[in-house]
Amino acid sequence: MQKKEPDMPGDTSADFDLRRFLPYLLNLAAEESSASFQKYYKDRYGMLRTEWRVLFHLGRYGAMTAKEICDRARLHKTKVSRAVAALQAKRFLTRSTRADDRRHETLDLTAQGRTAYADLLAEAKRFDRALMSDFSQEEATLLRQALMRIAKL
Amino acid sequence: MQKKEPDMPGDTSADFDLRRFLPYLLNLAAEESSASFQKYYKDRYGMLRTEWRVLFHLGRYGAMTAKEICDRARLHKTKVSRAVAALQAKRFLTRSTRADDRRHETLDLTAQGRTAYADLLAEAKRFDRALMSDFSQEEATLLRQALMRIAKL
DNA sequence: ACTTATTAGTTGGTTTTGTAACTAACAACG
DNA sequence: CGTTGTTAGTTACAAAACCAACTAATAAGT
Repeated sequence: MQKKEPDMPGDTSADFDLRRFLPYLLNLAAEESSASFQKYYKDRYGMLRTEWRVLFHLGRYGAMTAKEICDRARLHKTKVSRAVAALQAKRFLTRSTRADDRRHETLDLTAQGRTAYADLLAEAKRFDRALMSDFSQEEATLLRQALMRIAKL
Repeated sequence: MQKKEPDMPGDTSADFDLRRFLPYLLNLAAEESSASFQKYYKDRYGMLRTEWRVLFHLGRYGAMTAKEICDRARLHKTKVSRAVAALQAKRFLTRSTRADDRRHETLDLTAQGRTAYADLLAEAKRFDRALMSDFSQEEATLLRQALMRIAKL
């Protein structure tokens, strides 16, 4: 019935290496690098990945609405909604309904939130430097550009 | 209180661009590329990501035990256990307890499973070619090597 | 004005994952 | 043998993600 070495009739496996398949490889790399960085925000602040992303968006780019975060961070609104609620519970941000359009809520970090951001920012920088130290300047640039192209950024 | 442009005292945001932060960027790229490929195995075969990975491991590297898949694919045993159950329910694989050590179960694709594999393999190849066509040969090689290094493969 | 659409955001129910405890089979050591 | 340890794999329960339906506010069309 089946051969030990799987040589398919028609289309062959022979020239396909799963570990070189980009979606797979990207996921492994993403998981690996996220796993290590996750420790920081998880252990210190009990944050989830989406919460971290929201915190960083507000910290880096200033006060904005949940919708803007959705668009910029490519996150679904339910995810953002829950992350915002969690960050608010941690007293890391405040919400204020906008007077001109009461559907919008402007989100803004509290002093506490900004402290956490600054702390995690320092870690992020350290982390990025460490990761990038494995690569030459040219490699790093090319890698980032390639990833941005794939991510359609 | 807070400035419009968030320039932190001490450590500054100024030189930090979230979209260049590798764990973040890798995740965006991984999500983007997975999302498109996912359609194939999800729509045609109702498979989940882990199921796809298991199928491909068996298809590409031949019959093996769940543990071996765990190690090779870097998946937790519970995930694999469930994926195997799902693939078995779809009649894509069979399990056979090994005579010499009845703890081990050798997993093997059925003809149906091999057909699905061959189909998805062809898609994967097409998909990879399309993705890689955006890059020169050198870029593609460098990208893969960089990702493999990050993924610790 | 009044009906209909859109938009921002939330909530509820289901699916998927993660974690830890569990079973079954074997191995190692007294 | 019989205890203890280890390994392969499953299961149960909690946490998280996903999707669809929902509210509330505004805009647009008649």
